[in-house]
Amino acid sequence: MTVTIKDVAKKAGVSPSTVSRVLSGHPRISLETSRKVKVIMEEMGYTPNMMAKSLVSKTTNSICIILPKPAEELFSNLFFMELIRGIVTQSSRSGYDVLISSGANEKEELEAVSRLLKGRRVDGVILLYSRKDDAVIDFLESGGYPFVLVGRSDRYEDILSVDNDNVMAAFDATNHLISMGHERIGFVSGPPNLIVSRDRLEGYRKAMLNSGLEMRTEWIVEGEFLQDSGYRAMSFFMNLPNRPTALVAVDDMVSFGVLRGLNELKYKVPEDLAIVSFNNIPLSELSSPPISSIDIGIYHLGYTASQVLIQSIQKPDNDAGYTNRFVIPHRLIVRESSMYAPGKK
Amino acid sequence: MTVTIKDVAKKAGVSPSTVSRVLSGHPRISLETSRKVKVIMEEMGYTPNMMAKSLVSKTTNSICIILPKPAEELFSNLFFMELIRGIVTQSSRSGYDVLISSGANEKEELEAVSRLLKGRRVDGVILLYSRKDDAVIDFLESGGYPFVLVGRSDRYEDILSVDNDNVMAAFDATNHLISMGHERIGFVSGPPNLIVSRDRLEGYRKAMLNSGLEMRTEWIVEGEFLQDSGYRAMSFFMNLPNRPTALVAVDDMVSFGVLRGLNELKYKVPEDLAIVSFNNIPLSELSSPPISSIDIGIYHLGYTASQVLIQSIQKPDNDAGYTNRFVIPHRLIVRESSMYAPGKK
DNA sequence: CTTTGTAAAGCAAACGGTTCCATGAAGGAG
DNA sequence: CTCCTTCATGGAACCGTTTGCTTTACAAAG
Repeated sequence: MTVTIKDVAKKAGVSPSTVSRVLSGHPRISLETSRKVKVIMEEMGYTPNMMAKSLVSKTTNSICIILPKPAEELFSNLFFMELIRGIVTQSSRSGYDVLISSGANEKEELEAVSRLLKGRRVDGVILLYSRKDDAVIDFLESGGYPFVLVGRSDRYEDILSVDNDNVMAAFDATNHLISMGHERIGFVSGPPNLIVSRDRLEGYRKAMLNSGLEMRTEWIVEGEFLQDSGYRAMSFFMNLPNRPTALVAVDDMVSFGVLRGLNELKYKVPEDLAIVSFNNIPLSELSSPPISSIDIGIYHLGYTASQVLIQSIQKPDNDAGYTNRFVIPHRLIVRESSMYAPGKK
Repeated sequence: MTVTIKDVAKKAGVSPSTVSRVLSGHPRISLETSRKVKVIMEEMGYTPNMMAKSLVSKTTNSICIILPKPAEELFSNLFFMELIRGIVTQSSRSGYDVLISSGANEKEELEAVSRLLKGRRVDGVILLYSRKDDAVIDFLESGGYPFVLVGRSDRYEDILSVDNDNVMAAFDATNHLISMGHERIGFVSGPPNLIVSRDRLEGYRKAMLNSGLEMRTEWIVEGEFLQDSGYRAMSFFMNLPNRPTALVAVDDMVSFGVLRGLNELKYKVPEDLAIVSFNNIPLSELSSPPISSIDIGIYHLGYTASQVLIQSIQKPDNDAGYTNRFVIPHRLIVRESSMYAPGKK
């Protein structure tokens, strides 16, 4: 019932090899034959069997996205979907299909990756997280499988990765506040085991240092990428004797928490506290007031990751590529939450 | 380099067929041989080649999600990601891999679907939209390919689909407001070509009728699933001589727009206008005030879609299944935005 | 007129499995 | 002791492509 290359060959009165060569644009096929075969393929509605093709070519023209386990947070969802959109768009432009996989735990994840790669179902994978230490990465490296990490890992220096310059981003965010005239600036960080938290904190430090501003330890609090963290940080800061006049938050969700808290206490933003945060999720411009945020180009991150991966699949020799770390530019979007110059005390 | 079934066979001193049988748990293999072979497979790190397997079995153990073209809206992202999570989770439990595909336009989409299905790369697809009329659905039906629609189509009666009872959901939402004592209730709908808009509007109508309440045409406005629509609807409603005291909005994003507008005009929610909307996105509980919303079980929708599809792949004969339309239950989450009983006039 | 070169196409062997059919050994029945 | 089953396994064909090696036909060269 399914029409194969042989059926086409028979009807065209040529051999299967010839049909195959027509398909792949082999040079030594006469124009006449080529045309004839193409017409017949069209007529018969021939579609190549990808499995057979893959079997002999040892190539699948598909890649796999590995999602971290529990992507249940709001931000995670927004972030991942945006990333996936970038990956899918670019992949399909390059003629690759995208699989998406996720495991309940690290062991399952490893099993899945191993099955997919060793079982030749995909040609490479995109990892969407940056744990410090990772069995999956170890497996991929030792097996010589093509993969790229979205995010960065300081343990593995030489692997392909796509990321933002988070230090610089935080530097820019902080400097923006400084340039508005703020001198007492707080920082709400994320989980300390996440590299992104660390990097952004460092950028903040650099900017403060760079401007010769005082840095108090109580102006830096740790939290998560969640509203609650912002809410708590806010109450902590506002009760400080010499409280900050501005805040850099590691994620927009944190800002929302801060905003909510300030609102309840009848404080005004940005007059009582100016805010800048990261990731520029679509909601950032919809809150009241809209939040200044660093846009990190999530879609672009995914797009590039796919590009880099597919390139590395297609010519693995090019290890000598200029660099292994691709940096996606960020940009500061200034909105109302930071548009206020405090009177110098 | 890759270890195949033949390598295992040789090392175990048996034939490839025997190894294959061990793998598939064939009954007529002695326990002794089975154990021996399994040990050797483990030793050699054997992983079956999925392509070879698929080639002969004509089955891929993977399905494909077809995303509609422009999933760029905030809500869409949250919605789709949640759906995808449900699908991926259930699929992986059933041992299926998930591909994700999307086309720039309907033609591309059809090409992709055709290539994937006819090319035997996937066993079935999940469609994430419900256009009224669709070349893709036509293709799938005429080709006899397994597929399920998330959403519903009134043109195709007999196809597998997973959806909410949106009429009932809107009925419930409206009744909730009515039971709080509201009598003048407005409705902000979505694009009229979307079935979900129509269904929800109908549910609203039913509830109003059912309670013998007046329905004015100017209390029903059309918009999109976006903040702006809510904003506009709000200004329209609030300028009406005999304005509604409550509102049912077709989507939470619309509510956010309404909220923003009311906030700017110093109206109070729910005192000046009570609101209920649909989808219960994570933000609904985070706005001020938190929005009452109908939770439609998005994750569950995806989970079920995958289940239904895989079932239909595995026993296509069971067309006589009890029903083709699976309804995911919804539930009303009452929050502050509707917790106010207006004084009857 | 034979030799050599070249373009176009065919043959057959993979790729890594699965599965139908055949085979041999062992055990039970007659 | 022979015949028939039953059980465990081996052999070989096949799934739909690709591709290296031949073959064929013809033209140009010697």
